[in-house]
Amino acid sequence: MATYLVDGSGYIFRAFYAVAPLTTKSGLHTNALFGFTKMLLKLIREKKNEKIVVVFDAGRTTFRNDLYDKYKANRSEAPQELIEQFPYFRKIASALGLCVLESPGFEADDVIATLAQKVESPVIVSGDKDLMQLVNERTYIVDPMKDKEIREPEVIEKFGVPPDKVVEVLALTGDTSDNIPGVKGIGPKTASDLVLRYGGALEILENVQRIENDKEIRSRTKVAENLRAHAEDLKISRILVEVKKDAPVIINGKALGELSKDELSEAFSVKEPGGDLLDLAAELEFQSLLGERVKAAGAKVEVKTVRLSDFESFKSELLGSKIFSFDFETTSLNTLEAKIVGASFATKDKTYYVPVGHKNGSAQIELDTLLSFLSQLFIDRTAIAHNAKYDLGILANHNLHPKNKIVDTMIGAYLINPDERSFSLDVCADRYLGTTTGSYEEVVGEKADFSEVEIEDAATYAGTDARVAYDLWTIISEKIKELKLERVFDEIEMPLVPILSEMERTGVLVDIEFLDRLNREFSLELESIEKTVYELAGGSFNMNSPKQLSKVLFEDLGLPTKGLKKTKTGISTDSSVLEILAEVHELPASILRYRTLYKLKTTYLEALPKSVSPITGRIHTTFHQTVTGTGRLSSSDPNLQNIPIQSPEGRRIREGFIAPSGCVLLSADYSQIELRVLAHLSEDEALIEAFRKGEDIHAQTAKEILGISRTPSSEERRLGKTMNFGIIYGMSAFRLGKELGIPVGEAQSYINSYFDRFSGVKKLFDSLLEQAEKENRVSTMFGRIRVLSSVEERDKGFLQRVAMNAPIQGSAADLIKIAMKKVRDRINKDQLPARLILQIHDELVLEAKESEASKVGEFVTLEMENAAELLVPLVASVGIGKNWNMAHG
DNA sequence: CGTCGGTCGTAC
DNA sequence: GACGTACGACCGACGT
Repeated sequence: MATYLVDGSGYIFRAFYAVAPLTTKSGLHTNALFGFTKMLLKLIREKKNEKIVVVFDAGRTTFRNDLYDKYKANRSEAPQELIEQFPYFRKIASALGLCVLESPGFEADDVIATLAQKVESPVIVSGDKDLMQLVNERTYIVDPMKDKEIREPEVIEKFGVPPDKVVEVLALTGDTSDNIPGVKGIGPKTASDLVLRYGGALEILENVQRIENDKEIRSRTKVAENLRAHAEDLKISRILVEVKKDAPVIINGKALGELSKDELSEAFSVKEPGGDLLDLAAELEFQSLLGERVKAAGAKVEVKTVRLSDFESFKSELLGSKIFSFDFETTSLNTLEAKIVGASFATKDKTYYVPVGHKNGSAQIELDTLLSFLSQLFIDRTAIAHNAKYDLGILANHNLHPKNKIVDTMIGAYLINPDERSFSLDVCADRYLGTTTGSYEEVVGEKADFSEVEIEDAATYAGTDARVAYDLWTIISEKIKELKLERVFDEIEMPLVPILSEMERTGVLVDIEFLDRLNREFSLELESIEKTVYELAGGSFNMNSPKQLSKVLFEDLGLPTKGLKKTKTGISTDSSVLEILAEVHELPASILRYRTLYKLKTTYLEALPKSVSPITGRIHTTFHQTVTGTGRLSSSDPNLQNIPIQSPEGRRIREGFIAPSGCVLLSADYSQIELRVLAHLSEDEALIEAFRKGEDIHAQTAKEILGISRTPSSEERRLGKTMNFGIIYGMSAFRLGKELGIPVGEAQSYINSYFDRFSGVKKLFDSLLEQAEKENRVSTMFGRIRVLSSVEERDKGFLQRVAMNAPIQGSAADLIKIAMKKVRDRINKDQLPARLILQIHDELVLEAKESEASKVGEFVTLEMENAAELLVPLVASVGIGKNWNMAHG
């Protein structure tokens, strides 16, 4: 039975700097408390049957200050944001049911050292290197934040000496953060060499003469001189760095020495959390973090492994439940290749695992038996899944296409706060339940895939996942209601899941030979540019390295650097800079051309053929529904949402995306969807009128801000277009000026006149900023939210731009998602020979039978335009062609 | 040899 | 610094 001695004071500071600022509604900072609490919860979860003590420093001054008045004298006062959190750390630790100790006049380290002498198997929980002096055969250190164990070998690696000599090294090197002087000029390397050859600090001082002549010691004369000069410093340092192993510790009113073994064991055991925990949780607004600690007690999931003899009772339990969760274990993350190994299910109070494809296991259920049961089960019930798109793909492999209600906890968690970094099941379990799932790595380990896992191990692992998904739904469904996310969850996101599953499954056809030809063509030109560039530069260098390029441009060629854009590491070499330099030298112009072709070659021409599935001969991207802060989809492996279109060379890549014979590609895109959303949200009269009349919106904007009634020139229209983009993204006058090549003052006056002429837009932005301030969130037309405190801590301006942009971009994302559902429903209802294959934010790409293409095009346009009723018309236009380039416009 | 931040470029 | 949302290629520093 191990006793965990937690260095509470150490974690206070680490948590403060590791966790982003966080406050309660009343303004109390809680970030360090949050990190500290999470750390303790994790420890309790993993070690609740062991002993745990949390140790704190007691006050600012200790016996060390009496010995040496400069001890820690250079420490600056803790920031106010942290000081106000101090009173809560002890409270939290005891409310969680842990023993809390401190000793006046001594540091936490001393108390830990003292306890380590008393308890049976001490484990020190700390990130502090000073405590490494305590490591021995029975004592080691763990760092729960890094999940690292420190025993003798790790100490030797760190200090170059065994644990019992660590104090000597610390004394020699000193510690600037604690203001321990050490010996000037002696660093860790010299210190460990000296200690290994001469022993402790005192022996070293006695042997200065020998050290001076010791050829094995580097800079030996200097070292000896320093040792003589700082002998007193070394002696005092030696005392300061050594932890006290006899600090007075009082536990439950008794001195440590007076407690019996049983009393000690009882004092350090983890207690059930008290009622004060809930009060603290409420005060600190840690409900979701702490409230579950009570429930989580003794949470090992009981999983029933279903065998033939149990199958009927399992069936009736599931069929008798209106709501259940499910999860498939398979042989591959690649949906198309995956084979079912087992399926887990959870109802309100039962958890099952049905093994079907384990390599070494007898008495499994036949796959067909499971499948026919599933076709019975997926009717008229609510099925909970975490990442349902994957499980739907698995079902589709067996021609099962559930029509019942499916709720996805991953998507629920995303809607609650789309800016969270992860929505994986284990992270959600931790976030909402304060529990963990099993680790896939631990279960599968070195095995080739899940089919080689033993059935009993699989049952626990898979069952826990289903259990967690079920329990998550109880919390997440509540939060969805609280935050009024029902509409976006039920009507937008959940209906999209099977659609995306199908789009991924369908994939898109590419003409590999065409892409290869293009690749060879580009490669030839790239080689010739390379030659030219090397000649111009007077030698070869890596053109793909901004660093090397910068040297060539500004050092070797000596091109002017005045007024050029800078990066953190020097002068930028991006295209805006190269374009300026191209005026005075040929080389930058060649680099621009090289960059364009190289990008196309490596990112598309070479990557896309590698993504073709050997099974289907098509490319199956993955669409992510829980990645963006605004509600847009994203696409990866490969990303098919950034296939080039602007440059002529780029458009040739789109020619490689084709339809099979008898089919065509059909591309339908929204016209100005974000500006139309802006018109709708702002109710701006001028904007609404422009769209109702079907005006050229960029030209119209130009006319308004320039105060002209004639048709604007193309230059003037460009101003309008830049302005419109800027409005959506919250552009500054600086950037607008740069973009248009005009002074900042002039740019600002355009912005002023924009808000003057489109005063509704101004009002909208003002009210969004006010909402951001007051409610800490903004929302879209359909109620999707973005929580602004979660937006990565940057300047206030950034936050404001997010507040203005998210509702616009997010509403547009909502609209096209609604359109996708309408299109899919229509295809289904009318049995049309067409399939959705891609979505690129304002564009849908379908593959359709050639003979029906124009009919399909008409209804796709119609469904997109009728996605929702706005104050302005939604307009979509469609193109049809044998490849994506021809289809697009 | 892998990881990760920096830079750059593609899309909407 | 200076325009929102993504993904990904390459470089180069760093740690193993």
